[in-house]
Amino acid sequence: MASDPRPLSPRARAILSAARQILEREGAEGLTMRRLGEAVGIRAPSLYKHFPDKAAVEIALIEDGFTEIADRFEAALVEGEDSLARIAIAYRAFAHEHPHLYRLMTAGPLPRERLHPGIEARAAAPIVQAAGDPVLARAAWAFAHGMVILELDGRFPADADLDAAWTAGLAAFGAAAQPDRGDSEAH
Amino acid sequence: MASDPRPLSPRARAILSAARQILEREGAEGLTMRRLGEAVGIRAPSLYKHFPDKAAVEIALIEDGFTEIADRFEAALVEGEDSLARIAIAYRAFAHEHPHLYRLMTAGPLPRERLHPGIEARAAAPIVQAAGDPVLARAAWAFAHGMVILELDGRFPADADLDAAWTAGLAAFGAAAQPDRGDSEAH
DNA sequence: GTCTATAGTGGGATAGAC
DNA sequence: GTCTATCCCACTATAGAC
Repeated sequence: MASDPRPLSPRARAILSAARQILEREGAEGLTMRRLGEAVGIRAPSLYKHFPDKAAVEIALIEDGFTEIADRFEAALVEGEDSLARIAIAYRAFAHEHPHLYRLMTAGPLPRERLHPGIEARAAAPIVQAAGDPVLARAAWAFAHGMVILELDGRFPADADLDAAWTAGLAAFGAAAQPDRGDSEAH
Repeated sequence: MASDPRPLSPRARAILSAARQILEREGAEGLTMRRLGEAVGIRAPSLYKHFPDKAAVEIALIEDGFTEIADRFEAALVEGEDSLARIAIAYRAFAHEHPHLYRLMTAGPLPRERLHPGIEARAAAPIVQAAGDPVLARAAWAFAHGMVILELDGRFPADADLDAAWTAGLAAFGAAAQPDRGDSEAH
């Protein structure tokens, strides 16, 4: 069920691993080709033997992120268990555990033409299934993303009860959700 | 009711006006001190006679944006007229009319220590009043921001019916909202 | 309040030797 | 696959003359 690891040389994997560490620790601005080379023990120009450009490194990180979050969503999808709320909890947890990766995954346009096909769709599918309707799924996603990004950016008042805001939003969407039973064909 | 214009020299106002044009046309990355000087007809270093640093220019733009959106929110707040939906429509319209300004206003942490006091609160107040509850207001804001930013970034599928997603979300929140009648003291 | 000159920093990426 | 050397770019900001 988990997607197959992309065919990368061991060296490329090591570079990605170092890139992930830099990203998680310092954020996207900290991830430069010079810093990355230093972390992996080679000079920056040598990185270009393994990745065509910096965007390729970032895209690989994004793809790993989508795969990881899709795994969590699929685990949260339990028959008759208010899956939408369970997915929202998983969503929030992922974002808080990997804030800089989450930002990289969601900030600005997705370079879809360079992503492997299906990776994005796999992460989206459980949300649609839990909501029972693509339209409601989009609204719920917007709510979750808005909450997460405003939380991460410190936009809410310092004394705001964010658990309560999540609960209020999930109650509103949960009342509208009619989860797909899985016994009908997707269209 | 509209807040008083900050006391700025005419030159500073002209610089801000040029900065706003550059921002709206090219986005935040396009707004550099060189470009700004060029647009206003002076060299970049001369700008520092009018603003202490680049952040001061951006902050002034952000404050103008908050004032403008607060004006719209206050106009949307009509007794017994589903104000929450009216505010959401105003919110979405502002963001679509000024996408780069909206991004500047909402991307990353707010430099609150450099904002004039009350500017942010004035924009937030109508949302709280329309929702009737700060907790629900925060959830509704997160939904609106999430919708807007995902829309602006082209994150939804190309064929997604976003009007429908807005309607679905607003219906969910509208059902929960109990607008403040204004006849009780704020606490 | 404007200018010129420039410091200081950092970035992505390429060429060509080994 | 790694290196050195380097290009070229762009930015914010300051110093000091006028």
